[in-house]
Amino acid sequence: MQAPEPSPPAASPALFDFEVTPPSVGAPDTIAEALAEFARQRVAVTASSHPGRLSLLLAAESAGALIAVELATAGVPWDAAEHDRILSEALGPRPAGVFEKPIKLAEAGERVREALGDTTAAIDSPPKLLRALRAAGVEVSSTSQWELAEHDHPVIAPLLTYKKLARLLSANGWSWIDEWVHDGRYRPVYVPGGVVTGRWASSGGGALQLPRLLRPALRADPGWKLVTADVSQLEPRVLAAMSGDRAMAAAGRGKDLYSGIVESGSIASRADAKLAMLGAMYGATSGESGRLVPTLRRVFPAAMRLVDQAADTGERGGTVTTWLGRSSPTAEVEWQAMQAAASLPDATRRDEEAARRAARDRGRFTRNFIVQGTAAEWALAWLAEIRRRLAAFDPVEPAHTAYQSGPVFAGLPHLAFFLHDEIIVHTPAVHADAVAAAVTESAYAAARLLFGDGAVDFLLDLQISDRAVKA
DNA sequence: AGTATTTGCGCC
DNA sequence: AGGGCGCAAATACT
Repeated sequence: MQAPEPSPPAASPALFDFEVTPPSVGAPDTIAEALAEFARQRVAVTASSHPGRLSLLLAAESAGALIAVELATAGVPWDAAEHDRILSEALGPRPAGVFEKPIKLAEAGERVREALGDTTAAIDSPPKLLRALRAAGVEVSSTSQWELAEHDHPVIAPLLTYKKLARLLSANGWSWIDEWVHDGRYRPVYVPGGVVTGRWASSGGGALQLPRLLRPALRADPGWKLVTADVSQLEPRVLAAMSGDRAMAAAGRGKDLYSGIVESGSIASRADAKLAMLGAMYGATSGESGRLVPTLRRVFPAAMRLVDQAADTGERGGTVTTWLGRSSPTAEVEWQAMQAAASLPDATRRDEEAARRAARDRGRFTRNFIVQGTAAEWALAWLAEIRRRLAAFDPVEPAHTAYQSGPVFAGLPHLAFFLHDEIIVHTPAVHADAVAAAVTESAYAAARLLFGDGAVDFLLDLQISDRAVKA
């Protein structure tokens, strides 16, 4: 792989232009199909305005696909007994019958009905619950927790408790353990590149939505350790690197980027800095977040220009590309028709407003696309480099490690978990320090591979432990 | 009866 | 009126 060539910003509309045949659907099933796909990719790379970067994207995606298979092979070391303890503490012991509610959930339900003064109120059905709430004088328009939290009524506290417990039970309760955890391993189904931006998706097991509450169930085998690392403020750092924003790079140099923004004197608190940064990348226009964005526009003009241009391109129906050349989808014909209709002389105010709203929605999408997508590319490069470095470790005798699942990674450190900007390596304890160093060095390597100059620091929050911690 | 959509909430 | 998802349950539709 070669280093990326210097180039205009990634949001430039002419970038990565090339003509190719329509993409095939799904993975190739035969050698002939695989070869045809490979040939198609070669054509795309050759015709691309940035062949080096697009080659890098293909290599990164290939590594990601391989790692997803290896993650499925290894599984996540999972302590089902600890999971059961967490559930029992929150919900009460596992009920004997499938349709029986755990005691603490049932009790919360009773408190809700008491507060409503309605002994038969249905809580699990949003429309029925909404009617019961309004009958009791709680003027809400939905039953969502954030709207409920704004009201002051005896039913609110027990209802929020009920919702939290019901969610835990249905999403990650005992039936989840039965379905997804076997022989000490949790095996979710990853879909590399399954998200339009290039992020991984999942289709079973919910690996990308594991509640923090259950993190302690992720536990190393006896004689093994977990090396947990997440990138501090990955997306803002990616934005700083893409845009070449020196002030933003300086704010994150060797330290927490949000604290760095505070130290630069433009924003009062870390919480505000985070809110402003997220608002800038998501396209917030109102609320506390929206109010802070103009300050960022003044302090980090290059970074903000990049996301603002991406939004503008999207609003006008164009496509944007990530750093390595993944393009956003073209505007749907319905969207284009709506915009065209709104500019006709007989367009109504409603037409114009609907079109304007759709345009702004699309602008927020393309604004976020370049950052989220490039962050996914950085994470792939990080993963691939970690995998490459782990392959150099010597196996530890299985007799000394009590490794619990299968021969493939017996005695060897291996990736066990991946979540957008976070990885967990499961390793024989004797290798833990060296693995931690490899993970750290891999982050530097990923930054150099994508952005070359090392102008922006990518810092890790890294821990060696027996079990993952809640947050 | 089976499928599609909506609601709500978990994660980044 | 801040981006991207998956999943369970209830409801709506065919």
